[in-house]
Amino acid sequence: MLDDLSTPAEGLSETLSLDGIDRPADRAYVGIRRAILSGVLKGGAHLGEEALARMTGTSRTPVRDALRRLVGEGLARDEGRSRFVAEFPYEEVAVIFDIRARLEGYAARLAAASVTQAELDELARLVHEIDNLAGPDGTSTRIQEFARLNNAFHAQILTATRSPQMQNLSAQATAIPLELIKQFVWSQAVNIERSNRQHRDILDALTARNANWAENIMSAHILSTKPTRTDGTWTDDKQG
Amino acid sequence: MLDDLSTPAEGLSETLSLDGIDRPADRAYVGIRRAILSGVLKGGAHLGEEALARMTGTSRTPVRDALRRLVGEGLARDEGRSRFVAEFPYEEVAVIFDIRARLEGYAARLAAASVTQAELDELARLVHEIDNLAGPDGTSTRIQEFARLNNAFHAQILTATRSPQMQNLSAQATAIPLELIKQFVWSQAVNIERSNRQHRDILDALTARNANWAENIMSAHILSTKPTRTDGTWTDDKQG
DNA sequence: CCCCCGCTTCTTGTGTACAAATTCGGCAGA
DNA sequence: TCTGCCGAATTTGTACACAAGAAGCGGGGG
Repeated sequence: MLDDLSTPAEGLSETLSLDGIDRPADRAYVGIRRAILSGVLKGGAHLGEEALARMTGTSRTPVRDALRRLVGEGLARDEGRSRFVAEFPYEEVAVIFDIRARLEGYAARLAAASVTQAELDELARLVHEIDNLAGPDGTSTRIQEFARLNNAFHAQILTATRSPQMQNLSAQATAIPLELIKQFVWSQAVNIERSNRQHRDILDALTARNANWAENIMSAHILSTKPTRTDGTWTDDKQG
Repeated sequence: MLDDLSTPAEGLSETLSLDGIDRPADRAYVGIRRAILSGVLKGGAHLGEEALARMTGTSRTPVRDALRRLVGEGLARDEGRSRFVAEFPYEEVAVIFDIRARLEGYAARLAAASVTQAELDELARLVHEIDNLAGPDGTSTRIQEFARLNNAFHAQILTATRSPQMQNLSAQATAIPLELIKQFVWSQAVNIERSNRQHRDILDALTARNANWAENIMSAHILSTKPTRTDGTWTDDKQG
């Protein structure tokens, strides 16, 4: 149950820092989303409206709105009359990465046709910034900084497609509880240097406006970060 | 504005037949969705909550829920504080078909690995039923019947993937105001017989559990129904 | 001892009242 | 005439009260 989380708002603010957010709608959406993405709300947990309202310091109305959006994003699921945190067994994560490879590959193809010079400059800047990432390998701050810049790089390419549908679908395919992914991908499989070498290739393909190259290198880039099944941790989550 | 639509509920029921639907939540969601898909609410139209509540014979609460879902599905868009019917210029429709080709192609690949005999039987039944479609070519009832069976065929394959994420994303990529598509695709470009020949090929590929074949034939199938830009009607809709 | 029925309780659905914000129009002054 | 400000009206956001439905529990009967 959620009773552990039905503590007063102060208790949550420490963990998820909802302090600066004024509007109840944002508090609810950001709060619940962060709770799911960070693993505070585990896969399969029941999303009771009353409890979430207490948790985010709002009333049920903004919570309801937030829950609809989260269901639409795939982070929550309808089941009967109430909602539960979506679960991501390994098979689903594998599927998501395969889909992302195709989807973002196609996005790169579109971007090759319509990317502007300013956007290319911004991509170059991001690549450069990742190059200069400070701190020793494996540090959590270094990994988080990489995650931020990596997201910005991919988001910039999505923007360059000029297609709301593409942006919509990709955003959805990318929204996964990142705590899960991080452990498996960003700490063992993914090599930041290799990843950024690929970013540079993608940038070159876009600069050359070579659509086929862009699609294929992006697809390969995503697949190179696809996690591999390792131990039982995934199946634990699978069963909830 | 929407004032033309803010007529009493009876006026709408005739057009969209919301009669059998009891629960306000369903009335609101189905009603608004149908209004968009059928073209009653045109691209770019303002989705005022009060007006929609009158239109569907409910209150603002279920309307709000419905609007959130529709935004998630890509049929409506947030813009500032209110919502508007999404617009689908030709470029977006083209992108959507290219995405569907990749997405459903991959779905067919997954299905080849996990489809059951019962599902194969059901697919065969649907193919057979399309073969026996009564009525002369070009009739709107014949086209609507084909649309229903065609949807069922594709939905069955989605089900066979056993992947909620795949089903979620595909559902979203498929939700387009079909009035637009129908005129262009199902009355001029798409040949029902050819389409069903392709369905039979897909079924054969799945039966053989040949994943590569399944992916490629499905992808080709979708692309064969991709509309081509013909006249100015698209751009009219594009500009709203 | 087990099963079934009804009740209680908890959760979500629905409607509505009120608050806040944005936009549009009008008016006055430069 | 144009501009800027102020106010009114419209629209969405928020909260709450009430209703309905479902699930779990206890008691009674077989």
